[in-house]
This record gives sequence, structure tokens and C-alpha cells, in this order.
Amino acid sequence: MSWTDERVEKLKQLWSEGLSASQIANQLGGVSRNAVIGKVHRLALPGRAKSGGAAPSAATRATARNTAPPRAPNFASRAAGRKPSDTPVSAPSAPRTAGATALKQEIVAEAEAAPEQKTAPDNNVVPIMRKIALTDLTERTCKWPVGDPTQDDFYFCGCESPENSPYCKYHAKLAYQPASDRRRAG
DNA sequence: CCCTGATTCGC
DNA sequence: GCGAATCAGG
Repeated sequence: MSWTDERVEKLKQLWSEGLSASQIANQLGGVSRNAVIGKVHRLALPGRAKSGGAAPSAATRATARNTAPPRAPNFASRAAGRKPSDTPVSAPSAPRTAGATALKQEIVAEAEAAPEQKTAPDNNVVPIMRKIALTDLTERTCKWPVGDPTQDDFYFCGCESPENSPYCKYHAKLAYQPASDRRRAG
């Protein structure tokens, strides 16, 4: 994936809105958080403000950096040692499309299509809902939507999900059940 | 462990 | 220019 004008614009926008690099990487799709940070630097965008008011500036950072120059393993090849844990993964609910609007629509659709949540899960009480916000979702948090996205009490499950699955163990079952079974599993 | 941004440097 | 590996820290 390359840095097209549009993607750079999105990057600038999200970064200025205070989203973290990993969150931006997720929204853009196809890039790692490192890529985002690297791009931010190349664009010379303002980094995240440091402590209170005092200006850390170059001096402080330079000093801190100086403490760790002797890095450069350089033995063999780094390429060989690279771990391919950079799975794009592309979850079903991955944005990828356009802006927040599209994202929200997608979520709404998903929420309406999937769970029947009921007000009383009853004997079906799910594990532990961390009740996290959209912006707190990561690759390993359950992205199961709970409630009405247009309501204030909407949240995502947020449980631990197995790295590849967009859902936690429990919600993965619900999500991937045949529609016929889902009717009563609610 | 999870996460954050910052930097270096092979590509 | 790009971004993984790494560092430094919460």
C-alpha cells in the first residue's frame, strides 16, 4: 500500500484529532503503526506533546537518544529474522472504505444484522464485557457491537480475541453460527 | 502483558 | 520515501 494523497490527508486529519498511531493504522488499513509514525515524521507533523509545559525540544530528546546509539546488530540479515506477524487480518468490520461516516454505517449494519442481544442474556451471560469504545478496538479486542450505535450506551465487547478473530471466543460462536441456529441463540 | 511515540537505517 | 526493528517509556 502506498501513501496516496488521500491516505496522507486522512493520516494528517486523524493524527491531528489525537488518534494513536495504531488506531490510525487500523483505519487506514494496510499499514502498520510504525508506518504511520514513520510517515508522521517524514511529513514533519507535530509529535505528541510531551509533559506539562516546559519545552523538551531537541536538546532533551537528543540527550535521551544518545544513551542508546550502539544499536545495529547488522549481523546476517534483518530480513531473515523478520517475523511475519504483520498479518493484515482485515476483520469483517474493518473500515477500509471511507471516513467515519462510512465506518459508522458499517457498524450499524453489523449491529442490526447480527445479534438479537435481548435485554436479558439470561443463562447466556457472556464472559466479561469490557465495554470499550470504537477507538479502543485493536486487533485483539472483541469487536462485537452491543446495543444501538445511535444510542449513548453503545459499546463493543472488547474481550480478548485470538489475534486473528475479530471476536472473542464467545462472540465468535454467535457470529459464525448459521442463521438458523442464531435465531434462538440470540 | 498490553500499549504509546521516537529513532535508525537497510531496503 | 518507506517501514520493521528497536528503543524508551506508561
